Amino acid sequence: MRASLRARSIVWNADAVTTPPPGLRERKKQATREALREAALRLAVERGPDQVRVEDIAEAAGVSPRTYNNYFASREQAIVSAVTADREARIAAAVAARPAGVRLADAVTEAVVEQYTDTGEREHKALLLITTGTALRDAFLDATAGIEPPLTAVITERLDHAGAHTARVLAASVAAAVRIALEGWLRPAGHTESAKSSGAGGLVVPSGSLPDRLRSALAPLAPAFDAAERHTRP
Amino acid sequence: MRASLRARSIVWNADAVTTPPPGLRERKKQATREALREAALRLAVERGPDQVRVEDIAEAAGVSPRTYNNYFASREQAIVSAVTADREARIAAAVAARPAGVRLADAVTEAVVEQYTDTGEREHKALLLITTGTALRDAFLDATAGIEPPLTAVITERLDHAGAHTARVLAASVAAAVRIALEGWLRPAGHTESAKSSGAGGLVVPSGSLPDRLRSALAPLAPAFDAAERHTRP
DNA sequence: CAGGAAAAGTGCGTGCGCGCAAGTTTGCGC
DNA sequence: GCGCAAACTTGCGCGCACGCACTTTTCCTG
Repeated sequence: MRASLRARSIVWNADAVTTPPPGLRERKKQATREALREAALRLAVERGPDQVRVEDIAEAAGVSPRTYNNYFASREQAIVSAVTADREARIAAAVAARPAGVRLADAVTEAVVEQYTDTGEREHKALLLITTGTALRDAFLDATAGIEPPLTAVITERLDHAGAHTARVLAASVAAAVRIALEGWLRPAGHTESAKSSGAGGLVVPSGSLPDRLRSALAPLAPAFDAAERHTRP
Repeated sequence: MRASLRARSIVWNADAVTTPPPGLRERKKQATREALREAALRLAVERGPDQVRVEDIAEAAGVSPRTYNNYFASREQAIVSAVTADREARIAAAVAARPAGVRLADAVTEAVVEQYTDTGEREHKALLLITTGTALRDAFLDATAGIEPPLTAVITERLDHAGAHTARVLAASVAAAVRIALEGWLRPAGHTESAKSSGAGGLVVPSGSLPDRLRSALAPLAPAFDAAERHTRP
């Protein structure tokens, strides 16, 4: 089983004017976090992912091993966070960027697809690394849960702060759908295990592209979004 | 060796669909699992939850510590599973039990509420234990993800095996919604941390009953269910 | 600007998750 | 029955997550 652990990262208010006081303290903290991220990813790429101990990461980042896991609960989380770090905020920002006239469902879908399709040079290399191992893959999938809080924020805003808990549920559903899409995407081969009691026809799409998978995973949720925004704006 | 067990003497065949052959091997496995579950819960109730080591649980169940975590990945998981063990299957069964005519959304909602409301004598006592600690609470919340596979199965069936992946997304969304409901339910006090960027009025319902929370968390998903079954049966 | 409180970093010890390589049991075909 | 292959268990060992107590840094306030 996968143990999901809640790592709380500070999400800055994206639409606010500017960060009032940067705070020297917070600066160093983020610097350390970034140093750990980069060190973890770099070492994982250089040697195998399994040939990296926390001690190595901590040393490369210039902190003690104990400090390391004040930031990350697991080795995998550190490596993965290097590639999923800001996706959360970027998705939320992308949703907020859409004009207020468009369907919420479309805004969210496009924002998600956009952020997962835009593979930066380094990200693509990292994804190759992640795909190789089970541990890293699970960590990567668990990381998708991180989009829930910022998504909740923007959706709540679009819904005029009316159905606050509705926004929460919708955001969580989106996170779940994205997770499913990614799950299916990075296991084209093997794994007949998932048959379970799904019944007869395993008629699943062989292996669509990631954007296609994301869209078709989010599509079933569209009616829920429509109903939600219809409810707030009759 | 030659046990006098005829395959037909099994009384507690709970599975709705297929029960191929019970298999003596699988029997002992489930027996061990159950022994570990019960031992974990009992010890956790007797002493504090933090005063129980895996070694104790394993000893109480009559296996080695190493065997213990061939079954459970964490101490908390073992304890929690004693109370969430069959809920998954029970929810799926409850959905399947509803007449085929009713709205899928209603069937699912009622099934979920029913299974979480029906507090067995022992369950209620266990929940008190779980509420006390953060670790157990998280494990309990994580366990809600377990309802996804069986829910996927029944929903797929109701949808005439058409939108297989739609069923998957809906099931995952339900799991997420249930999780949210439980989350809010077991933290009526404290935790001002969740303020985040939710904006102005924190106008949330003070602390509704669990059934109410479940219903209102599942409500936003109803349109998605309606659309799904409308799509398969025009 | 001084002093003290809050927060971040660090050393240390304990229990745990899990891979590995035996040993033991279960199941099945001859 | 016989024996083989697969599945399950177990001892061993390594690294890691994390609580606790303590030092160092940062921030606030009189």
